[in-house]
Amino acid sequence: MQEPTFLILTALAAQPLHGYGVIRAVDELSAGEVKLRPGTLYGALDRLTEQGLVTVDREEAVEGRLRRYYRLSDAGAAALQAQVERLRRHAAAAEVQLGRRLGGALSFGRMSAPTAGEVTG
Amino acid sequence: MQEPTFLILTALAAQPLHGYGVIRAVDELSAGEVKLRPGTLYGALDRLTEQGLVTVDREEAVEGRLRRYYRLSDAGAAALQAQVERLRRHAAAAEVQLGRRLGGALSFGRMSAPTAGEVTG
DNA sequence: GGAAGATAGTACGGCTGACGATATATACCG
DNA sequence: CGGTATATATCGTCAGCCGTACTATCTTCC
Repeated sequence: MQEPTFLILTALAAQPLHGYGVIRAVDELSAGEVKLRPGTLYGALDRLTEQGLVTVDREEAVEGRLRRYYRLSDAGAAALQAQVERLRRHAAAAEVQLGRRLGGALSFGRMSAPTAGEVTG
Repeated sequence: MQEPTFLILTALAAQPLHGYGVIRAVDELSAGEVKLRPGTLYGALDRLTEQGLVTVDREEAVEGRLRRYYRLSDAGAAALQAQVERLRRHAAAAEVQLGRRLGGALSFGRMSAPTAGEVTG
């Protein structure tokens, strides 16, 4: 699962939203880092609906215009929760590896100033 | 940055590895969840080398066969660290949203002024 | 000695998913 | 009347990943 898809599911987790609402929610959730383009959003919503992770909650006619609300399904919530744990594991693993970087360079001298005096073997 | 790319950088963080070594390291780091295929690996290594996140450490001729070792550059380590933080933020945001699911599902349809992140401030 | 399998790297074709651009429609402001 | 914001939808393109096939060497087993 890629970042935009993950953030769309995240946005829908709290409450059903229509397309443009998802764009704004993702913008806020990512602190402005991720701005969804329509092509990304509706492509993802279609895909996620097909996969059963998202369902159409209701359709409102607002000022003569259709407004379609999407909702996270139970399967979608489970998938999102699983992905959260996956992300956590990967982040933890990467940090451990980065911490070993000093130790690996010690054989022929340090590459940068050691911040803490420990090197675990 | 996608999962395979992230895990390749993670594998190289601790020490330089040759291609096949990366495949095994990623397998271990992901607890067997991610098995890199050659197409994914060498494509990513070429790309990451072009981007300066990875450099060729050395080339050994082992038993008449070339073995090329790749190393994570300082820029690569910085990129990986940034990605770790990004992952953590996203995981935390998703969990908060999932926690709002119960409350949000209880029959309210206010969708006027407040945007998604604003419900509890 | 020969087959099978692990190790190690390269090449190529196909597919999914993300993205940018664009079209459409309405409301509001000047 | 035109510009901007809201809102949905479609199209074409591209990056990245995957499967597979191919080459080559070494080890293990028969």
